[in-house]
Amino acid sequence: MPKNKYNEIYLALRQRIESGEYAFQQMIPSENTLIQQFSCSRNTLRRAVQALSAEGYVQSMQGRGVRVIWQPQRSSQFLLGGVESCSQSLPKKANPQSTEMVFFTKRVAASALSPLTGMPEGAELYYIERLRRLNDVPLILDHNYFLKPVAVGLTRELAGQSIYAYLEDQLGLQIKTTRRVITVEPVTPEDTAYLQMDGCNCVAVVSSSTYNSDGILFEYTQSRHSPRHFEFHDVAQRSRLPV
Amino acid sequence: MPKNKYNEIYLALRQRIESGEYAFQQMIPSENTLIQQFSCSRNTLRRAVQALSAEGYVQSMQGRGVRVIWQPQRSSQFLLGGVESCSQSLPKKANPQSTEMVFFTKRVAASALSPLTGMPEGAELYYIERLRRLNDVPLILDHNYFLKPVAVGLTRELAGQSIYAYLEDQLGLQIKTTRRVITVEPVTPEDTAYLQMDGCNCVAVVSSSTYNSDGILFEYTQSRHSPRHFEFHDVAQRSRLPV
DNA sequence: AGTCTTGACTTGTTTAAACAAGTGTGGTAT
DNA sequence: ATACCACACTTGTTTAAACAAGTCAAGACT
Repeated sequence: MPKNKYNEIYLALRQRIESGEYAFQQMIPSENTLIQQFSCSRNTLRRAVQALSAEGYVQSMQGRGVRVIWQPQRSSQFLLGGVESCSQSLPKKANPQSTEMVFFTKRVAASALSPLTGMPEGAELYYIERLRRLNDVPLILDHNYFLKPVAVGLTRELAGQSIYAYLEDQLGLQIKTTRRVITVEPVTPEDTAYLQMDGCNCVAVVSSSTYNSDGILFEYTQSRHSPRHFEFHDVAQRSRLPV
Repeated sequence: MPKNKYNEIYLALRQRIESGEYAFQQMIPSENTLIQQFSCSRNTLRRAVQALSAEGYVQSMQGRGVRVIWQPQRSSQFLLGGVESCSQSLPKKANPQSTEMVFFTKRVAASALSPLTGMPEGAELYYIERLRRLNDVPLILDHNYFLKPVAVGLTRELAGQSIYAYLEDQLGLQIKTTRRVITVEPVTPEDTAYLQMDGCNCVAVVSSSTYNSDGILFEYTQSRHSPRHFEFHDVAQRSRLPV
């Protein structure tokens, strides 16, 4: 059923790491061994291993092998109820969560809005505000701007569910690249009204611009997070030498 | 001088995008065209393009081509003096900045410290606290833990300069993977004493774990950022299908 | 006019092979 | 014993080729 061989191998190896079969600091089998196991070419295997490496599961060492550097449940100290509001991957469905619609309207990308969202001036937009709860705790206030011609037929009712489910499953829209900027900003009266602030006067803000498979910027979202429950994960590789 | 062909091609293409030769939303030349230009194989070219794609410069579309989705100076609104304290790449040297040593000592990773840093219990560490200024504004309070056996010979004086310059240039240490978690935390009295808080009672915290080329976790750093000057960039690709 | 097919073009996946370069071991010569 | 070297093994880079799959336009057909 799965399409790509390298993706299958990637998932199989990742599973072995997460299950502990390949333990932290241990070496995984050599390329030649794995090539025989998976009956694939060296290139295909290396592609799978590179994906693991890019996500911080392993680290390869020329002449020596590939070492596992992933370990289960780090940073349990900060996790409150397993939030993981935004991981380094694109948004995925989570836990006992609910969404409340706050606002739904149509706008035009004005001159003031255009540089913020990066959308062309005068473009027609859907503007949506939603409050996201986890375990009944109001944690995230989302401000979404969707390009109307791309997100055609989006209604208040549909937006009350998962917007992405509609865009991907119904419209067949493919999401490819998301660019995000994380900042910390002072609370607004609206933040205070909706979010559980725990005495903080700042929110964590994730501003993300998303491109579809046509290379068109079709969404700009500002997610304002309750600070005490915000956590963002990231892995960086030094793959290339600096300029 | 540069080692890798794919890295050279990557840099050349990136330069063309940043200079505007390949403009936003434009298609870059096809693989065949670029293969002739760079006298390389298709694989090598594709590797360079994939690096560009992973960093949000381009987006490829099967059957159609590769489109530029990078545009100059986004989010100038938030940038105050071009901070870019942490980009998605590993730390690079920046602007008119200075570092002040606050604290330098040796510690042992106690039972309380070990789970925080992820270092083995009982390991000998250097503990360093430093204040980083940009344009004389105190913006970042760094708490560094270095594994002593790896960062041998680190002194208070060396740490006053760039620690990474010492580790990489003097010790020949190679940094490969950094895992980061971003959170927002209430200020401590120490934060207030050192950082310009602009009336906020929270700081942005970047907790990073760094592995050297042996796959050893040799550094744990908690950087506490003045909230109004914090900005973190990230690009995510939907390369593989979800499980 | 409108629809369909063909073919040239694009990027995506997989295999194969060769060489380069780093690591470690074991044997040999000193 | 020590130093050195050769060899087997590892990952890293580059080329080549074939096929799959998506796109688009020109031309043929209705």
